[in-house]
Amino acid sequence: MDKKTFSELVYEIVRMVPEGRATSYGFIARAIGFPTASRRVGKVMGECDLPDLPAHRVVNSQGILSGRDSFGEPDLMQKRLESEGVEVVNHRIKNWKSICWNPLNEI
DNA sequence: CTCTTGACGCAAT
DNA sequence: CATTGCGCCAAGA
Repeated sequence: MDKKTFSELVYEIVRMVPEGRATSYGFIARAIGFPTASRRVGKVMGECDLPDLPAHRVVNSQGILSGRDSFGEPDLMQKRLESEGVEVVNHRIKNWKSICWNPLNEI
């Protein structure tokens, strides 16, 4: 009965990301028990339409806004991040090393 | 079944 | 940081 779909597990982690922070597909994949499924995470995000899902806090391992193109508006993702206090330059999070949030460290 | 593609990751250069 | 090559897994043609 506790059979959650891959997508649900992904959403669960994404919703845990605090403001002013961001996490990567790889971190999420490991957090839900699929250490090598980073690619699937990305595919799920591309399909997600949930308005309450802070997808803008999900980037790749380098802190690059790889999904900015799927937000409908070109720089909506960057706008949202900057709105939370995250500095973004050229589709990349500045100081990513300090901004990245590791769910495995919090759970 | 094979081939391609995808909001990816990582090591080497 | 940019590029290249390889790995990984699922869905569609």
